[in-house]
Amino acid sequence: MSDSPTSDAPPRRRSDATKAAILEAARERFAADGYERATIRAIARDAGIDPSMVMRYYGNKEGLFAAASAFDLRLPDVGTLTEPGALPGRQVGAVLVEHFLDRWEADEVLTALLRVGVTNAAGAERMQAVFRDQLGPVAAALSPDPAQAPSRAALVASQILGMALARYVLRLPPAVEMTRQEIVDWLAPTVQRYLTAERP
Amino acid sequence: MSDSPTSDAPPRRRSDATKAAILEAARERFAADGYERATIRAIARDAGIDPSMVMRYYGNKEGLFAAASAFDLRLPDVGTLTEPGALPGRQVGAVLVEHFLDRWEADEVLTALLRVGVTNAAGAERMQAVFRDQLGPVAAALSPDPAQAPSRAALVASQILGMALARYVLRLPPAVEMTRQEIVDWLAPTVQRYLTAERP
DNA sequence: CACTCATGTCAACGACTGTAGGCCAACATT
DNA sequence: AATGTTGGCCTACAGTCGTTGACATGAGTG
Repeated sequence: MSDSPTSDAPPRRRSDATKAAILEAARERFAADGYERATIRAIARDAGIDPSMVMRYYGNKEGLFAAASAFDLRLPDVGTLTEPGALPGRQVGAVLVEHFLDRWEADEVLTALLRVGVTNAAGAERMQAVFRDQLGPVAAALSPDPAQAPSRAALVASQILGMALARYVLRLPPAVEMTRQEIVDWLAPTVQRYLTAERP
Repeated sequence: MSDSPTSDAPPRRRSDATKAAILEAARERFAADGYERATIRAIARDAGIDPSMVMRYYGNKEGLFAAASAFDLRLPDVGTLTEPGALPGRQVGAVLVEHFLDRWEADEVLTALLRVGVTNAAGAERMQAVFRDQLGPVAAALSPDPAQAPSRAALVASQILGMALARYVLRLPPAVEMTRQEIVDWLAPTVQRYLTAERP
């Protein structure tokens, strides 16, 4: 080992900047065009390098997508949501809807994931995994009956994904024109009910 | 004019069967693969004819999609939904959710429309038009404030499209495993509220 | 019968795709 | 300075795509 600043952090390579540029361009293209129309050549052009570099660093197109779509929803900790006295005056539904809007508008990864997941098996699996592993625990902690947790998570996912689809992908004009606050006000009770209501 | 049974109905041509076979194969492929991966060659193979026939009858791939994705939601008449005493013991929300599930499972046109709309501009526009022109009037008739009708229609669309996305496209396991009745029971109050509630 | 036109097949073109491999320059290490 | 390694570009291949046009065949009509 020559230089390890802390523990076993990989050394900074000169190619890190290039790799990052490729990933950023890939996310933009996947988000804008979906899997098939986002060509390696176009991504390389955006990143200002040669297409063969993409192959060198990510193996093939699937590997590139896997690297570009790594994603953490960063949902608030379950404990934070359930401990008594948390969220003063706020409901879980509103917190979650706002958080999802934040995550959706922060970068283009979720849009890419959605656009790709619709026509690509790997993308669909990753979308499944994100909602199962990251939203699932929240539903499990809030659901009155633990056995219902997966269904409740799927219901929340359906409403969140549906709004994202309408607003960020299909761009239905009324969905685009609604203010952030209007969306939160309408969707929060829905999400709240899907997670916590005793019966439909 | 040689033969016009009623008014100006086009004469039955021998190629009608071929055209229909092409459209059916196109709908299947577009629904299963999306726009880019649904190739004219594959569609022609499914229909048992030569790819050039597709070009002859529909001009190009866009024309084929336009013909294959013509769609009528067949929503219940607005009058039927609003007249006093209609829907004995039923809520509008439940009727609409059931109707949407029916339409989604009846054929593959809506799935094709959704899969294509996510990556293809023409598909997105058609999806917009379907919900604007066919769901919009229902929202206008039910909304307390006519000015809110487009927003309310978009909210309903977001929940319906989201469930269709989760259940028929992404196939999130919990969404697939839910029974039809469970979905209706959970979504109906949401749709009902989006259409008729005074305030969020 | 001959003629016409709709229906269908076949072969090909040009463009674009993912991917592979060879070559070159800059750098780090000895 | 010599050497091995890393980062990068260029060219090329094999395959697929949408699309085109020439050609064959059949039915229908005079």
